[in-house]
Amino acid sequence: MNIDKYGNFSDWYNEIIKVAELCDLRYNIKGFIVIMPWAMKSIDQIYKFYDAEMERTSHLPAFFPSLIHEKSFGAEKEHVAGFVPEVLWVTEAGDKKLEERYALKPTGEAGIYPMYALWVNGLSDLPIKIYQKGWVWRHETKATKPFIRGREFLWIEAHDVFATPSEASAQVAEDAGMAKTVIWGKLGVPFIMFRRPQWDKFAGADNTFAADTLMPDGKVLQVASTHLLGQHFSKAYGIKYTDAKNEPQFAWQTCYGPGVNRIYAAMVAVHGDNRGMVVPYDAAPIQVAIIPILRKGNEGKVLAEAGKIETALSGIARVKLDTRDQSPGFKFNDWEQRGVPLRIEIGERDIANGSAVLAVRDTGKKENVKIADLNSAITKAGAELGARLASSASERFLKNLDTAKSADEMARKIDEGKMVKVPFCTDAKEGEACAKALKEKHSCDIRGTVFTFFNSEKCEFESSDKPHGEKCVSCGKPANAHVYVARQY
RNA sequence: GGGAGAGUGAGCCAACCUGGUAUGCUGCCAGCUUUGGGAGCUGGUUAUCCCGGUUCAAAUCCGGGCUCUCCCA
Repeated sequence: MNIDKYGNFSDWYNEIIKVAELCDLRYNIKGFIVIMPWAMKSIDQIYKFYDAEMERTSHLPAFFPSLIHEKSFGAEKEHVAGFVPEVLWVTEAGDKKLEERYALKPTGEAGIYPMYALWVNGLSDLPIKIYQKGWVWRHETKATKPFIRGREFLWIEAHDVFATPSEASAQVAEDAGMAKTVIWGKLGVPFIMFRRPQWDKFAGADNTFAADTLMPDGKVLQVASTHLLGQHFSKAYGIKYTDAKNEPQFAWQTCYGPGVNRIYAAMVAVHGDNRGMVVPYDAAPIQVAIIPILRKGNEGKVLAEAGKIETALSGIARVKLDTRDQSPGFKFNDWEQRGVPLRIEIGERDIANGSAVLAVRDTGKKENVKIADLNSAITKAGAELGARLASSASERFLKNLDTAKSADEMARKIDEGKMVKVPFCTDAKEGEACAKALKEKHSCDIRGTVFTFFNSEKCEFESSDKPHGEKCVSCGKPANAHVYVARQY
């Protein structure tokens, strides 16, 4: 392929899905995609990274059913109002209508919290930190886009229950930390986690914090979110514990949802180039492709040597010896489109020198490496590639952050594909009118105040970056918040 | 959800306007041949999105549906 990612992201994205075989769109149900092995392998890898983080933060895995009782679904009023328009219902079994209908879960709360109500009795039952890997259904009314917005998508959801609000707040920071380790640390995808404005919260939450990354077309993509649920759900579902004074208390809750499909989409979009995907070394299904250069009569010798290299490397990397009956040029191109980070070429010439050719996907450079040195060269090249991808992604991301003092200046910079920080009257409910006005005029969205950066330890529930004597870019009244504004997916 | 465009073998496309035998390339299979950047030759292989209407006759015209893409929300 040869499409300019920055000039025409949609074409680039559609094409890469085809040439790298990420998903098949021919399933013919809107918003439902078939995820193909090359994508699924990396998605599995993302799950593994998150499993490790969940383990590190004392979360335990569980499985909750896909169907939710209608009664249970309606318990928390704001929650149900927020999700009901997108819920798919199961109403029949075979040719019989069911006595009651069940929701295909659009998110887990309403299925999980009735169980939590049974599980939580006293302080000794807390905290609960449980997560589930799986998928949910949301009958989106917005246009669907592969991996970016589907009516069924893969994710992880962690649902935590605490005795105190401060523990819940600490959990939000811990959730942000997991995002930093996986999305930035392992995949090299930079993001800002915002505290969303009050009118743009998760249905039923006190506050929502969400990680936005920047796609090549300048639109932001939310890849993970975590919510301070306060006591709304514990009251609705009766999640109570008996405190030290023998008084019943409602618990404090959080929920965390990294969107695995979207994280994958961001990884593909952020690192790919005009020739195809570039998969970060840690996430690559195949990290090293070995291409034997065969000539009539030497097949046995070359394949034997290539096999030895495969065996030697298999302890330190995911390796694939490509024995397909295709020309070397075809294989080079094929693996490059799929974004395999490293490639070894080995032919008779190399064997005579006791070396092999090591090619690096992102730089395109080839070098001769002694066969005895391959293991260390691979490890080093893989790490360097990961670091290069991360640092160039970070540089691009930061370069696309800007500030503006007026709506016009803001709109101009958003048109350049930037996220723009502006003074804004307030991110409380009353600010919604200003947000709507900006959206109508410039089709942009308020992302919120900065909670934390991908590369920073600091988390701020109340941003210290306050305007001093600045005016809201929308209404002109004194500004109380600095918010980032961008176009969103 | 609104607007626009599109749907023909596995993929891309021609024929559609002006109704009548569906074109080519790629892929795939077999054989030969070749392999250091998308090889070549020969043979084989599969198609008009769905439902209805008009007509002697529909890929083509009309109506409805479904799906995909783009723009907007």
